[in-house]
Amino acid sequence: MNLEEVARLAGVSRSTVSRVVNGDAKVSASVRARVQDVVREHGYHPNAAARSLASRRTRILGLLIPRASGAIFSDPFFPVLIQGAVDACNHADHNLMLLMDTDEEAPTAEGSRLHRRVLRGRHLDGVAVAASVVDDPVVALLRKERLPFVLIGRHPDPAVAYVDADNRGGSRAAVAHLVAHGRRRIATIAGPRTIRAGRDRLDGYRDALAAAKLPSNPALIGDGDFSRRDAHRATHALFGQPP
Amino acid sequence: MNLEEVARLAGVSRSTVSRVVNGDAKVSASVRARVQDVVREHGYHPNAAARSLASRRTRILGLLIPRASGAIFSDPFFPVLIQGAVDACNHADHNLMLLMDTDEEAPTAEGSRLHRRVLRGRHLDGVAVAASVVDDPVVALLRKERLPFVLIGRHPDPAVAYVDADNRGGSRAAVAHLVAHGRRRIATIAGPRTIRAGRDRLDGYRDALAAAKLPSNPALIGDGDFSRRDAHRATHALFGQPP
DNA sequence: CTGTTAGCGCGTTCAT
DNA sequence: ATGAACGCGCTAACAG
Repeated sequence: MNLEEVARLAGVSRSTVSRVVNGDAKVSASVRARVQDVVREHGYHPNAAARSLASRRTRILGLLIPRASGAIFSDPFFPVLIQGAVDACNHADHNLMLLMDTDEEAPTAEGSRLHRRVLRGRHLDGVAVAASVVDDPVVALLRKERLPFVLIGRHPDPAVAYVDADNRGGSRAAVAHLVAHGRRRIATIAGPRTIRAGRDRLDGYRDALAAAKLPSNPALIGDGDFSRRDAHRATHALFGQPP
Repeated sequence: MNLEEVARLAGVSRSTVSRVVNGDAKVSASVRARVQDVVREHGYHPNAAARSLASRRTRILGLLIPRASGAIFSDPFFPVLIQGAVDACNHADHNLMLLMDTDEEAPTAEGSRLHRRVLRGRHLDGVAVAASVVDDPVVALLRKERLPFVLIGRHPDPAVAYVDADNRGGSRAAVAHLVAHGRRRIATIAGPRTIRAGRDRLDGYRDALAAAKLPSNPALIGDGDFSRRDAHRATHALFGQPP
C-alpha cells in the first residue's frame, strides 16, 4: 500500500494524497475527507526511506555516548539521559538512534564506523553528544560534516552549542542554603577535577564558603567519581574526621 | 558526491561502482582499484535513505524497552542490555534505534506513535523486545506487521523466538557447587514469583536441593525484587536466622 | 565482467 | 485546489 494506490482508490492524484498526509492546507475539505478515509481503511503509512530520500530529512536524531565514559554502567545519569532523549524525540515525532563506539576502533577516526556509515551516510538530522572529555575531537568531525549537533555538558569553544546544568550555581546555592541554616562546617564530595562538572561544583562550593567568609578546609573535601561506591567511601571518611 | 559522479570520474557505470562499494566479487581487480581510488579521494559514501529505498532494508534494528519496566533507572540490567545491543549492531554494521513509549500513550494501541511511524513505516529491519510482562500485547502487533523480532526473556508461546539466560540451570549449578563443597544449609534470595526469572531461579535452587536429598527450608528463602536494597535487607534477614 | 534499464515511494515545482 | 512531471540516490534484474 503506497501513495499511488491510495490515490487510485480515492480517485485523486498522488500529489493530493501526499498533501493530505502531510497536512498541507491547500486541499478541499471533501477531497481531504475522502483521502483520509482510504488511508485509514487500508492502514496506509508512508515509507520512511522514500520520504527521507525525497525530503532529505530522516527524522532521526542521534545520541552519541562516548564509550570512554565507561561510566555508562555505574553512573545513574546515563539511563536518565537516554530516557530523556527518547522522550524528547517522541514528542517531536522523531526517532532516536543510539551511537556508541565499540572498543576496538578509534571512535573519532575518519574511518570509524560511526563516521563512515552514520555521519557521512546522512543517516541523521542531528546529534546530541554526551561529551565526557573536554575538547573531544568528535566536535571537529561533526563540524566538518556540517551535521547539526549539540553538546551535553559545557564546551570551551563559545561557537558550539551545549546544554548543561548550572553546576557551579547549583552547588553554590546548596551550600548557601546550609550556611543560611547556621551550618559552619560544611563538607563536599567532589567529582574528578578532570571533568568539568566536578570542577564547577567544587568551585560553587568554594564560592559559597567565601561569600560567607567561612574558611575552606581541605579535609572537608572528599573525592569521588560520581559512583555510589565512591560516595559511600568518601562519606564514611568524612564522618571519620575529628570534629 | 553520489554514485553517478563517482562513476563518471572513474569512467565506469553506476552499477559497477555500486558493486565495488557493496563488495560484489564480479569486478575486475583493475576496475575495482580505480573505483576505490575515486571513492577514497572524494570521500564518497552511499546515502542511507536511497540505499534503503532500493534495497528494502534499513540496516536499522530496534530495541524496544517497555516503559512499564520503570526499572530502567534502578535495574543495572538495562544499561548492560543497551550496551550489548549497540555492540552487536556495530559488529553487524547495523544501527540501533531505541524505542520506548512515552507515558501518555498506550504503547501497543494501533494508533500509538511507535506503531504508526516506526513499525508501519518499515523503519526497522527487526526488533528486540525487552519484554517485562509475560504475554505482552506487543507480540501480537509485531506478528501482524510481519516484522522479525526476538524477545529478551522467555515467552510461553513456543512459536516466538526468544533469548534468555538459563536461569534454572544456572541456579541449579550454583547450588550444586555449594553442595559439592559440603554445604548443607543453603539459602537463596529469590526474585518476585511473578517474573519468570524469579520463578526459574527458585526452581533451580529446589532442583539442586532435591538432587542432593537436602530438605527445603522455607526460612532459608529470602525475598527480593532484583534491587540492591532488597538484596541487602534480605541478606541481613537471612543472617539473622538461628543456625 | 560490465553497462542498460527499471523501478523503490515519495516530495515538489510548475502549470492549470 | 489539483495534477503532471521530474528527481532524490541507489539496487537489481537482464543483456551482452
